[in-house]
Amino acid sequence: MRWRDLQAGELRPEHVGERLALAGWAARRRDHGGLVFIDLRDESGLAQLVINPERAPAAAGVAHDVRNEFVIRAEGEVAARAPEAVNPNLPTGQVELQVDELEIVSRSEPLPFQLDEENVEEGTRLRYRYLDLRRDRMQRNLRLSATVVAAIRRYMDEHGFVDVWTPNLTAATPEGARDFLVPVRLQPRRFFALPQSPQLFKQILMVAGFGRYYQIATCFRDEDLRADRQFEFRQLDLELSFPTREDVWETLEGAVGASFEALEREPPPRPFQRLTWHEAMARYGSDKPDLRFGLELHDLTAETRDSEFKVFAGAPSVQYLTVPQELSRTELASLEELAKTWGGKGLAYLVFDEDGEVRSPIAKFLSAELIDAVRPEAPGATVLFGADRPATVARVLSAVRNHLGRELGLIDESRDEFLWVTDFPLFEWDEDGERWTFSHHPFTGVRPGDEDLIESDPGRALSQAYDLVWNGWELGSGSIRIHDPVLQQRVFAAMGVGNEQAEERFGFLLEVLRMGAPPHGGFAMGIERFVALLAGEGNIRELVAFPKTASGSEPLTGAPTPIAQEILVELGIQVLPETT
RNA sequence: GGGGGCGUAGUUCAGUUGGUUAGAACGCCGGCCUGUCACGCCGGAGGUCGCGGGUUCGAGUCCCGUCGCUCCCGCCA
Repeated sequence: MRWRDLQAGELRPEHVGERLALAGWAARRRDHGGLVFIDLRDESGLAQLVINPERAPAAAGVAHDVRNEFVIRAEGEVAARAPEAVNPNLPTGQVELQVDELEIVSRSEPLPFQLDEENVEEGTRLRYRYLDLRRDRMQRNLRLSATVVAAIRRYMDEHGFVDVWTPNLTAATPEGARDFLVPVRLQPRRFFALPQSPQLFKQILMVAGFGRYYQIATCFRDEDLRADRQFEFRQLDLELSFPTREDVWETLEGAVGASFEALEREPPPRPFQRLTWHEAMARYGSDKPDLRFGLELHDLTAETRDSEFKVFAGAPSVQYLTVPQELSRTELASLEELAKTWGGKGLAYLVFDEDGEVRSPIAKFLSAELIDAVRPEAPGATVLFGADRPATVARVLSAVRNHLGRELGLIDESRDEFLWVTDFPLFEWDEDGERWTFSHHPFTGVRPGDEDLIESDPGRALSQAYDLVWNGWELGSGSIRIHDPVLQQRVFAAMGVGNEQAEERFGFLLEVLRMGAPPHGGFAMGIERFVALLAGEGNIRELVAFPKTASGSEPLTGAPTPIAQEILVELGIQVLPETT
């Protein structure tokens, strides 16, 4: 016996007169006492079964027992519906199956939530994820995800990239994110780490002569979860030998374009826009600006240096942005709260009303020249100021900008803005450790000409790192790497890692670089973030079949769980008691 | 580690300044119904108001604590 001859969603007028079997879930039963209608759902869609007691008395008996989400199998004859019975909302709505035999294959308890209820709490959805996954939204999302990954693979394969598997059990790295650790019985008291990325392996593959590598690599980071962050996630990880930055960018733009085409969407125009990190920070206060709206920042540091307003005069950086409407006192207060959560001390403002009059608690401290300098072209506007250290001003005003972009409806949702942010600083100052640390990772190439700054002025040295940003979401980052072991050691040294320490931690990498390392560079793009944006979802959990909750557990299986004592003993592990 | 939001029936929600027996819709159970497609009609069951403590004559409502979910900051080379 065949379970089914056709998928339910494929039923069409051309099948009229055929005898065939369908199998799937009973999405809904409409029992008229005599006639019973059942919407049968499978992965392809819905088809209507009609069970007529005069035609099939036994089947009618079964039909009365069918409940929602029972798995059923029906055999019968495909019939055209009468014109008045056609359902135009259903692809299969012109036909139906006149059932002769009906079988309950598998029963279902009443579901803990209704599959057609839109706003089910996420905790409930995750606890019963297998039911949640039956719903249109998740079916769509996971299928979209598969389509995109297939398109990316096809694109990479066609462009000569070799898919190489790299280990998931690897060495712990003290830098960067916290590692997930894995004990191993054959090496008691020692731990593998799950990779945060295949970074070192792909660089080694370049030295090994695989000039074009890629992998859809799973990466693991033991850091707090967010709407766009899970413990484990996938990256399109790629690396090229002898590349220019443009070669890397072209590859990514091609893979992104292929993804759009696979979804039958207009691909974004190429090449993508480019902004240097300095430009992005100056104009948007962010290294991942959403370019779908303006509200650009302007620098006022020079003009306020001698201001009587101490907050401005004493600040290393003063910037402002102009909102094209008068904001209310309430709105300004909530913006000030927002500024504080991002580390600002406050948010100074000038409201220019329709008559060009200025309303502001700080206006009396500002010179007429200064007010005129920021006076908007059109009246009825608000000027918001940040005055602090440059990084703080940028962070605060960027958050304010993004907030206002959303709240005031300035974002043109029909646009897609892809952007390369380039020329990141090589180092950033680590306040806690009071030392220079890498801003991307320690293998990032130095911008040609900036090598001597590594020692003389590390903060000014630029790198060959670049990020890909889509509508304000960071999709991923990459760089041209260091292939010269001497330069690599100089970079380590600038971060306070001496030669001996470098040998200890990254000795194998330095050794690899000493044995004929080609220039190389690459990229890693977050798959879940990319497909979430493609699916119009604001949370990557909607694109992950079995995600972890924000507190780091998995409600369906209950993981993570405690481990039995004898297993721990075998691994040489002792678990500390809970501290209270 | 810190800040915000949420937690009432299986689900989604309502519940007034603290007041009598905590409601609705959907779902579920029973009955009726031969052209429905969110079928319809009639009836019914279903609640530790997350948990603990406090204030009060009286707490779903106010206060404190705690747990869970969530958003954000920190963190995420």
